[in-house]
Amino acid sequence: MKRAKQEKLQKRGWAVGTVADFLALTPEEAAFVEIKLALSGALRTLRQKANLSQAQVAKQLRSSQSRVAKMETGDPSVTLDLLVRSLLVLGATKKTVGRTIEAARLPHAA
Amino acid sequence: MKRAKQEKLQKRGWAVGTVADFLALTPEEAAFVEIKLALSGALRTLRQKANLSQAQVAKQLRSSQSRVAKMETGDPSVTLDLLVRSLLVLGATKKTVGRTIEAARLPHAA
DNA sequence: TGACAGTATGTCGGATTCGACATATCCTCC
DNA sequence: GGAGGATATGTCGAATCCGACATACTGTCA
Repeated sequence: MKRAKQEKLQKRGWAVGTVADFLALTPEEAAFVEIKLALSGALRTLRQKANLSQAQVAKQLRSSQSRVAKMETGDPSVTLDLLVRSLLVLGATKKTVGRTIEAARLPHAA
Repeated sequence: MKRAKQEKLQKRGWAVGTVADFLALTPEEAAFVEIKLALSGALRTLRQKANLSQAQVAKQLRSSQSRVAKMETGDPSVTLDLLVRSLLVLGATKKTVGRTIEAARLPHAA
């Protein structure tokens, strides 16, 4: 979570902890969310490294800007399938996808 | 692919190569299939190590024997989401899931 | 051989996710 | 302070996937 957004949520009265904390997830659910978020982040990083807009990668993926935004923000409506397929199309390898998942950690509270 | 099944397919007139060969997949699609199959295999291995039947793990997963069978055989109707969630519930870690994906290789022809 | 446990395959209704579009929000730059 | 590009959010109909059930296949043991 970006600091700016954190502050905004705090102002609105949200306690800010980990996603797992907030939603009372089981360990497996938490791990799954961590994986999704790690892949979301990887997707954004990959796109930004290539200096592309969401609209541009949407074209490569034969999808839409809004879905790319949802992928990058970890919207619940996006699946692991979509994330992994997208990463592969954008040039990621099985190896980097695997390593991203291995290293997945939930963003921790400040 | 098990040898017995391979022979059966050959008798019926199928050429036996890699899945990617057979289906004329793009490299990304091939990588995606490799990942799925690697996870399928991991799921089966995990179950067998625990000496459980598909029906028993289905219960743990709150799913059905038929879906577990489809997961393990890489049926097109099963998603990466389901595979990963299932592995996590059965005790796999992010680390092992990641490593499984890193190491994913398509089974090669004899 | 036949019974039985385990696994695979086909199908279905309901649930979820897809791409798409509209619209809102955010950021720079003038 | 508003124009314009980029990103985020809400919603929809169509496509896909899920659990479940039925049924077929496979192997093992008596």
